[in-house]
Amino acid sequence: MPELPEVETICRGLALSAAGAEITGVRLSNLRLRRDYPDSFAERIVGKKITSISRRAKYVIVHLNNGSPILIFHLGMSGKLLLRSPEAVSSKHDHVILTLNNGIELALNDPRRFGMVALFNSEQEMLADAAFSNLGLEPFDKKFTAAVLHTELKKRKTAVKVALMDQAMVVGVGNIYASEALYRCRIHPSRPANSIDGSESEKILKAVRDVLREAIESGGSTLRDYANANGETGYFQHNFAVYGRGGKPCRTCGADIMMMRMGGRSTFYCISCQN
DNA sequence: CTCCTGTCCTGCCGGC
DNA sequence: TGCCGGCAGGACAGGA
Repeated sequence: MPELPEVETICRGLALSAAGAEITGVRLSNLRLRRDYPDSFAERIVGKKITSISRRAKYVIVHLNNGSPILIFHLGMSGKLLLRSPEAVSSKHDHVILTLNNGIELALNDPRRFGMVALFNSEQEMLADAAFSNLGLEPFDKKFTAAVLHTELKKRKTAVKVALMDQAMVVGVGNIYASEALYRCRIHPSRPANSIDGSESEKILKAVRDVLREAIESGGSTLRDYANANGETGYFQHNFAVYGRGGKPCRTCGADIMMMRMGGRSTFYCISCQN
């Protein structure tokens, strides 16, 4: 799925082209996503104006005009939010289509249907929902310091890579950027989280922020099917140091990049640089 | 509590 | 050519 850089890129696209528009129609597929569609979905949002777009973790948050519900999208593994002309042929996996009064449609397309759409009556209701109530800090939040990270890591016996992907600790880091960040600080992905010391925590913090920032600057990473709101692919996959490079030489030292499985997810690291 | 595994789904790729 | 197994960017439930 889209990790933080991809979701951020989508949000920026939506902010440019959808903010200010009014929702004039809603269409839903007959296939449910990870959650059921919100009750009275169309009635609650048709006629409302999109005031702004924000992001929390990997959720896209669509703010509607004052007093209206808050609209949330999550893209799961394969979801896309696409802005397009209403004349465009809707595809098989479009599940939510919003018609806007500025001549644009916004479609949530998601073949695997691990994504979701939700509607909350208030900020409080949203934050109380299970999807939001357990989320950790944003990686770029000033409150997310090396000391905080170190404290969190010390609580966990699990592998540091698994800890980085735990959205209760820090949000937005998924399977790709966890491997990439650990490569940058030369830490082996299976190191127990509670063995990471203070100075390593500083390195991890910097590496996580650097890799996410660079990926955002590149418009995210496209492996198979990620696209931004305008249907364009990202470029950061060309800068992967380890992800998807099993058996290839490390760009730093020339040693083999190894692939292992951790918690059912592919994990990549340099056999020499990271130990 | 934490941690680990399996599951939700479709599509695609490689091997036979 | 076709079939089948395995794998894919996430999140959650349920059991140990």
